[in-house]
Amino acid sequence: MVAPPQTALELLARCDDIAGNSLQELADAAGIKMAEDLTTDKGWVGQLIEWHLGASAGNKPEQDFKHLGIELKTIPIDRFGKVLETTFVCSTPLLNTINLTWENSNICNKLSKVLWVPVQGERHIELCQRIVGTGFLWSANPDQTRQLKNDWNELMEKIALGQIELISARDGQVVQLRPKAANGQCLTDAYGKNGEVIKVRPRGFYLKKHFTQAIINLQFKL
DNA sequence: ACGTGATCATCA
DNA sequence: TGATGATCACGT
Repeated sequence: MVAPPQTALELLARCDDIAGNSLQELADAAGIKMAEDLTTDKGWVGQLIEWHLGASAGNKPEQDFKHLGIELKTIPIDRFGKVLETTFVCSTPLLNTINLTWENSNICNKLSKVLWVPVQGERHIELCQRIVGTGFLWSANPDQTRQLKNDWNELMEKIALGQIELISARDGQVVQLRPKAANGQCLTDAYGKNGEVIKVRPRGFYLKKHFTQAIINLQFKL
């Protein structure tokens, strides 16, 4: 059990402490059993890092370190620093979205300040051997904010107009909408094309790879 | 079912 | 080979 960090500096110091360690070493230190692979435990790495940094576990739709205004994201990269996966941000609200703005949205709040923790993610490397990189704090610059906001506005307008079924992961320049559920049987309410309520797959907001890749490149001067 | 943590795996 | 759509585990 690691107590929540009191300051951002303390949080970054903990990042430096775990940087360079393998997932095996971090699992041992935490007394957490190594996952064999991620196929049936996809969030295992993220939860291991949460433990070491003192993030409050839970399913609350807020930042991991709310008192610091910081959201934690692990991001899988290969040995060249190439981003290997898109980044899930949060679930997508589908009803009562009319008074929602980018500024008061959950996704904006979560992305206001992110602690990115790179982790080796190449599938040919055994999970226990993968090394944790150096975490760093990031906030969107004005250009990135504009891109995020533009995509969000377009996606949310379609949702409000009952056009959710017309949205694909190809939409959006830097933010995309994709299914986010345990399986295809999960359904939730959304607006249909005539304003009626219909059942659809739950969706989540994801950051496209090229967006997070630019963040990684700038940080590590790639 | 929903929200947290995400990656898997099929197919273009 | 990479992206889209699908899926896994857990707590509530």
